[in-house]
Amino acid sequence: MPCNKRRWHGKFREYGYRITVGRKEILDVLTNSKGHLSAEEIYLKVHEKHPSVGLTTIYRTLDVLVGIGLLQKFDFGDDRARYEIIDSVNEKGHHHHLICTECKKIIDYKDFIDEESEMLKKTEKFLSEKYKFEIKKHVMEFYGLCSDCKKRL
Amino acid sequence: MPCNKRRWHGKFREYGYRITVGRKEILDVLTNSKGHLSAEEIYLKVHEKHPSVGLTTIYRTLDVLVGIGLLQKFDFGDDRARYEIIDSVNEKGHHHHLICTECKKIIDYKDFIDEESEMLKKTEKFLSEKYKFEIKKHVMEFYGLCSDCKKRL
DNA sequence: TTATAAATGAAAATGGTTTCCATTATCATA
DNA sequence: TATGATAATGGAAACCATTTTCATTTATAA
Repeated sequence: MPCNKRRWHGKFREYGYRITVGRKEILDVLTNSKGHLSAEEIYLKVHEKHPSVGLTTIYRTLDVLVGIGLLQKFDFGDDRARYEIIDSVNEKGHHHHLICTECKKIIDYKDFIDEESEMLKKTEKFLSEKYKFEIKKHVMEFYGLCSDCKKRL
Repeated sequence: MPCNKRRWHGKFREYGYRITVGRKEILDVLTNSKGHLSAEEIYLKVHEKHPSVGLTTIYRTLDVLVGIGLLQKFDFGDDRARYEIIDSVNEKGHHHHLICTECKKIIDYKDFIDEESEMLKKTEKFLSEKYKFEIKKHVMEFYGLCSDCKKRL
């Protein structure tokens, strides 16, 4: 995805960050592996190609990426942060999550998103007016048992 | 609230837990202080009356309370768990949160809850059917800047 | 090519939470 | 009410994801 690459290249420059081998590889890993990776998982993947990149750099780069809006940080209650590339500038990539509390599996869904988005938009408008709150993001997650774990238990 | 007290007393027995001085005091603190307390905040309050109760017991008791459904555990992104009593058996006490990312203030709201609930119910039904997922709970939170922090920055 | 400031890795520190273990307290039963 | 099985406890140590420190390396503008 040379297009994506150009995007973050630009963003990096825009914010005065330098482009380094480690950062390039981290972005590569993030764009090429779908899912919700933890810092350590990212570290291990990066490590395969570039064993010199340390875990500290992973954490620092992830912070930078979150800061410039290329990455989203999640907490699914398993005691470690999880990260997900923000696909595109538009809203197409936006989705919510179903999280299995047993096996920690995470399902992305956008099926119902239109009606949800509308509801969320209304709610956000209402809340920001009532509480003079500037809403920057929302978190909407469903926790429960996935089909496998339901059977298994 | 002798009524609440009877409720958790019963729950405790039901699950085979013993009633101890520490646990009583922790429940007291939780019911008497509104808010979203962290384990340490609870510890400090408990400590005022019962200095013998240790932080370990706080953590253990909070786990128990969450386990038997008297308490809800939250993560608002400030690196410590926060706890909130589940008011009543009915849905009256259910609410969502607005969280200020600057000063960490948390606002409970239920204003828009009817339409939201309806939407959530529909979404949950849809998702549980499509993904064969048994949804146990949802998290819906809005992050942003409260009125004070908006001014201040 | 060079100067300079940013970025890095390794190791140590941090801090919320959990575990360990010897001691104490609860409560069903006698 | 006394007793004993066993649950609960406190304090210290362990845990572990993340952050900080600091001396060294690297990117990049000039």
